[in-house]
Amino acid sequence: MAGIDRRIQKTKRLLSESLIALILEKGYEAVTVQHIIDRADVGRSTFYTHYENKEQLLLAGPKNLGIPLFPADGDGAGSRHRKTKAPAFGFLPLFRHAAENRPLAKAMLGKKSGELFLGRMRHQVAEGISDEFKGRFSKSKTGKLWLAYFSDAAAAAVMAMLVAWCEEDSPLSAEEVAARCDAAVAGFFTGAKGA
Amino acid sequence: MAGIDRRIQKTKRLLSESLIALILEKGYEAVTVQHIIDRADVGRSTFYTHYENKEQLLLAGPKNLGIPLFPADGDGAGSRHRKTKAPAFGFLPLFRHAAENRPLAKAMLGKKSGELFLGRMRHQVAEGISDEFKGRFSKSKTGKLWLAYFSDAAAAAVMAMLVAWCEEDSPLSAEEVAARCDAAVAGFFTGAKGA
DNA sequence: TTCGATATTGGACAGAGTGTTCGATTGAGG
DNA sequence: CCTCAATCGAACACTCTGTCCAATATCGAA
Repeated sequence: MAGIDRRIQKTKRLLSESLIALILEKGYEAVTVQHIIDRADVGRSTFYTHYENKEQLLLAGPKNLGIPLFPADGDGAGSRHRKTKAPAFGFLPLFRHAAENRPLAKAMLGKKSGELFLGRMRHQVAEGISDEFKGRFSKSKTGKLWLAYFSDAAAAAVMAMLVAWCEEDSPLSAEEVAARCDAAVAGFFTGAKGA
Repeated sequence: MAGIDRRIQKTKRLLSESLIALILEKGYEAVTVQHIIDRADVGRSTFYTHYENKEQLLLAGPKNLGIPLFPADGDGAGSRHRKTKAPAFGFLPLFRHAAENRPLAKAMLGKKSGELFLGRMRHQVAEGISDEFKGRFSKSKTGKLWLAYFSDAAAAAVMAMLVAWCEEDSPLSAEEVAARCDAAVAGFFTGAKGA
């Protein structure tokens, strides 16, 4: 049952592996469907029975490889669903998770990656941040607007941090970077106080 | 003298205008050289005598239209060359400048824009921020690394703010947003203190 | 105004990629 | 072992790219 046809699994895995390899080589934008199927040695029609384009394949990538987008919701929560409002903030799981999946993370988040995945992820991070800080903003129209602006901006900052850190094997540990990141985001909202 | 051949000026202006119109219509990624020359009613070969591709045209855009990337360096400086280290920070000229050139700003910075221009601009903003805060970081290897991380992240936050604000006609004034932006970036670095 | 320089035209070109179709083949799973 | 779905692979029309060239127009300077 739980078993989808092994042929499908194999095809999808091959395609995703090829894609991340190609991203690392030539950058996401430069990769074509042609390149992907050539490297995966998969028929053109086969590709199109599973995906409409390379964007969809990219987004399906982590799932195909059995790697979740965010760390498991149980072990500390990736920047969301935290009940404590301690100054410590909780990006550590995110950085740890990236560190544990270097190759994938580098392809999806590194300088050779595309905006599509980055944008999606950023949006999710922004949601988490918004949840965390919504208490500091009024429920008025402009209050919500400010919250959206700041969540977006803070998420962009975190993603920039993550991208820079993923890129080369940074001498800084996940713990260090995540801690600074937490503090900086807290400061970001503190500076914005009074909305 | 100062006059470059008027034919060239006209062609370049037509091309840039067509490009920004098309970006607004279908988004930067979806625009092709074909679309641009069709709308500008310019020969294919003419396009390629001036630009290698649409990316180059995009980057040349502001110059072709006689609109500087940043506000004039004299009247307050767009987030760079500030001597004071007051908490007030100076993104106001940037936001004002964007407001004064809405159509162009919307095309280049809005949600339909591409990463190319955004990335360039962000890099310049990051440089300005780096100059402003380099005093707070040690001159060691890791000090410089942290400075780079934080400048990049802060610039990303500012750009996100700018993009969100440019997108729709925000009910918030340039003054308000810029002030919050200044404060938030200051807080961002304060939170990161001790590097 | 005239004239040489040069920008533009328009068409054609090969090359690459896209997305779709279809019959033939393969192999997974009951 | 047999059925059915997945894959192949080859072809298709289409769009876009980047380059070339001879013919035409327009500019700027004398």
